[in-house]
Amino acid sequence: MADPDPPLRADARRNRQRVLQAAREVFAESGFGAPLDEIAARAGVGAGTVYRHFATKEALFEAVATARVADLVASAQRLATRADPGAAFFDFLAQLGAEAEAKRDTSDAIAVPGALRDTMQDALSLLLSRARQAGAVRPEVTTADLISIIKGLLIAAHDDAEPGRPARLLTIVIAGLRTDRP
Amino acid sequence: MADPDPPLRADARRNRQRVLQAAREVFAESGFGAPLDEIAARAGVGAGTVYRHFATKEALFEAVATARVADLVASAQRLATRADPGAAFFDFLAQLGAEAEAKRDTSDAIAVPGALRDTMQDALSLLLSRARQAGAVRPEVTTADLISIIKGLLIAAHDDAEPGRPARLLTIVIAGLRTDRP
DNA sequence: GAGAATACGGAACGCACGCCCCGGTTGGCA
DNA sequence: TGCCAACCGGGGCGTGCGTTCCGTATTCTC
Repeated sequence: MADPDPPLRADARRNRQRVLQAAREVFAESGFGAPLDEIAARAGVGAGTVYRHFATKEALFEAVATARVADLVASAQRLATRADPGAAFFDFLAQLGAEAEAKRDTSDAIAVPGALRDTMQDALSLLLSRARQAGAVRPEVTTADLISIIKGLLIAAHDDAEPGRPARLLTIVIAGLRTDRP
Repeated sequence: MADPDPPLRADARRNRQRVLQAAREVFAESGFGAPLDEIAARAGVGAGTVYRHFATKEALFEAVATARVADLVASAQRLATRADPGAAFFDFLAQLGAEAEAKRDTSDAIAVPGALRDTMQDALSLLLSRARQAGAVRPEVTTADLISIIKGLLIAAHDDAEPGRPARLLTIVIAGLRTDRP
């Protein structure tokens, strides 16, 4: 069999990095809907070059999102070992909120289909079920509910640019998820 | 000056109603993003005919949304006279949730710019401030926050088709808006 | 019932975007 | 240094959509 992984030429390697960097920036600013030409332009490259390195726009986004989601998952798994499951769960939500405040594509990133999304769901599921067992979260909330809420929250947080809003919305959602204390 | 408002021909009047009805249905099913051709097809009419009656797709949506938003506003104003401001506020949210569960374009409808949106904001503002003064809602929530939350909620509720989710999400949001009871 | 005003329909246009192609260029190796 | 494969750029294609145009059909008026 032939060499399965011939090394890239120097300019190709360089352009690949430029495209990835530009994609990170543009997606973060404008979300997944940003035109691919803009990414190519910011990278100082033609659209064809982008497609040489990434088969599709979605594949490019995946490459960008993967690293970030992996970080989030790692953080979630670390938090899941904490002594206080309720605090761990809500801390993770806060972290997600902070990430979303800076980057417009977070809501798309956690929704990218694939193994990473499943891992993310598993991690969320674990945090949620531990918090639920500890009595910190109202019992009827499912993981799917949680993901919907998170997406809604991330979208709402970007509605307009008023500072402080993401934090307030997060407070409200956290309070809403908490067990009722009659 | 000439007659400023010549009466429509019979077929024109008929088609106008058909277009409006088709638009109501299609927008409710598929949201504002639905192609205009589909509305024309369902009305049994050419696309040109739609444009004879409504200058733009947005104008058509406005015509459809106006009636519904006006109903919501009227309901909000009626609720605002209730004895229990907290219940009035949360009842209105529930009504909005019910509307959104049936129609996919609710989140777009309440965002249509114009006098009606301002009226809607005023009505919401009144409900919210009365509920806040009664101590039923956490004090730091602004009207703009509320609108963002509603939009996020309406979008999230349609994320997938699982029944019961809209109601659960609404419960969570309502609980989150409620004053803390330490 | 005939003529004129009005309305109809759907083909055509413009635009934005994802994606592909190919003539020209560049980098690595002998 | 010279050659060739790898790579580049950006113009071009296909698609989906909002919008417009114009030849034809329908309605109103007398």
